[in-house]
Amino acid sequence: MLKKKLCTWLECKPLLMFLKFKDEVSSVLSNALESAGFETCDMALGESPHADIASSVAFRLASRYKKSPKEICDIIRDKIKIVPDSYIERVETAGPYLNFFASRAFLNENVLRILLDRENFGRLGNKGKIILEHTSANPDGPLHIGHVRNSVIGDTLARILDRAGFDVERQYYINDMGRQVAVVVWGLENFKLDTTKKPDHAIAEVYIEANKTLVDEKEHSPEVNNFMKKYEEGDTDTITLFRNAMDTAILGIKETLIRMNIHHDNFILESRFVRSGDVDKIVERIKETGRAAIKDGALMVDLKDKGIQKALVIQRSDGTSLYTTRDLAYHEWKAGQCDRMIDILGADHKLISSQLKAVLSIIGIKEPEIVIFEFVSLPEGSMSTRRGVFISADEVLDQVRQAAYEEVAKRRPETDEEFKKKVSEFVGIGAVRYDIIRVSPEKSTTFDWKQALDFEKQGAPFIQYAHARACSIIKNAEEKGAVLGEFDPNILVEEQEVALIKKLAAFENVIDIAAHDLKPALPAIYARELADAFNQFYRFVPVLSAEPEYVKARLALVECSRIVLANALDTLGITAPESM
RNA sequence: GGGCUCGUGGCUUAGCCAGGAUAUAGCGCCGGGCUUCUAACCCGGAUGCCGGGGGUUCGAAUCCCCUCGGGCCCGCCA
Repeated sequence: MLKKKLCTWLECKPLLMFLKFKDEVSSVLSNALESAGFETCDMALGESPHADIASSVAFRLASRYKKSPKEICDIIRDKIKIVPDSYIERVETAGPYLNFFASRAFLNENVLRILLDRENFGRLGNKGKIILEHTSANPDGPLHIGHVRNSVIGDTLARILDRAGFDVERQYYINDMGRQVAVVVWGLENFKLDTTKKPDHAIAEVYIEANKTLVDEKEHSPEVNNFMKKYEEGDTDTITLFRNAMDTAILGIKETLIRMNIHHDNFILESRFVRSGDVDKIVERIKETGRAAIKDGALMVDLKDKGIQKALVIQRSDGTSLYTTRDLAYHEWKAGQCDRMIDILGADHKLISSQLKAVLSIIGIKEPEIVIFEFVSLPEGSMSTRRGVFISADEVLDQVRQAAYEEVAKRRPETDEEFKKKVSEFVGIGAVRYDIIRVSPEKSTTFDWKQALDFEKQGAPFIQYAHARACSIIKNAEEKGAVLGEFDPNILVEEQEVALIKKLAAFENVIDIAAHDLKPALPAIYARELADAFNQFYRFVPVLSAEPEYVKARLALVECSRIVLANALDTLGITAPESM
């Protein structure tokens, strides 16, 4: 059996090879510095187009030891000792730079490791429970494209952290005590819900209509306030009305999320923290610190010593709680059941989230890590559910699917309707997710239909296509009777093969950095580069028409590519198709 | 007015936190490649005072200061 053989082969081999390669370079270099009599400082390791790992450490020592960087570099190189079986093949100097290259052993073991670990390749050994909160859109209408940015960033980060080894719980926090839900409830009492529409869209209609009416007819405002008051007091009939409204909206929201391969493990109502008394308790705790003071009737916390000029109001003058107070209680609750908390929030929450963190630190509660993303606006300005000015996620998904359908129909006219529909759905979802995640969260963006529906760019379909190609080769191989079996990885020496293996090997490092820095765009960029490397291999290195021993080895490399492409796509929440 | 953030070829964008080798990639543009494992592909080319100005440094897209432009926020909304 191939698998058994691989197991024996890889016994005692490190699980994380790229990380080991990096460590090896680091220690080899560190030893060389020491024996050369240089003080070991920052190794200055980095990526480079000239090497697999490069070091510019010579610059840092130059002035201190009164030698040119180049001289220092040569001295270091002469002191470098590479042991047999090392993942380092050799080290070269290029002027003041030290360039390290990966060894054949590194390449071979990666190929074998991928074949052995399969979907678990790139899974890291981190431990600990993380509660990641994302989306948390108010239940007053469908998700719009701004919410989707939150959802996609949150879900991708959750997938990255999961692959990095953490136990990740995804939570959706429902703000059920704010005015918007009360407006929806009031609207449902006064207007008819269109039950033929998707429930979240129907709720939005009622919400928009209610808001319009409440502006025009101010006399209804107390009715909304009354709903809020009775809900906060725990009136059972009112609770039923609120639950009904929220369930309807959330039902539709969940449907959209599921369509995008996004799920939550837990939906948490903010009202539970008021009813449980946790909100009152946390207010008392803050009062005990002596930092809270009544000003204009409201209870405020001074945060100047935390670098925040704006004091935070934690209780209204009428004694009721605010969103922030309830959020404090929510975080206290979360902190008690995990090692880390991560919140994905829009840029409008920058100040409030730093205030939240400051208050939590004052009362000795673990602080959340906050990932802020900038706004998605429309060419005509910012979106607003209340005013009905937004582009819904469903609308975008439908349009993109339609555009994808036209592409499939054009490219694969011989396929049946079911195939075209299936492909256009996963291509559409993938395109939307990829387009969002490839851009760093801190960039503000303007939604553009033309750009959203453009399939010519090198995005998700490009990566999915590379995966489908790999599957196709494997399928054709099976039909020809060529199966995966024993092979000699040493013969994979073509330029494109070596480049592809190195790219495959980098996956675990990408996950490691993305998880550490909370950068969801990294796997997206990596997946595109991997697809690129695979396509070049595909173009220049024949697999099935090669000599028999090459067929075996290259087929194994195709399988490796398929596995890692699938893992990368899975990390992005994008379908890895066998055919498209 | 104050705070945060972004500004990189026509457009979108990586690199910035931890300063170093010709500044990343895509779209678009120009040119080439389907009798060959799916051409949603591959190869080549043109296009950049890294918003502007100063400073630190042997070296700045990256660090510091100033300035201009976009976005977001600024005590009882969420």
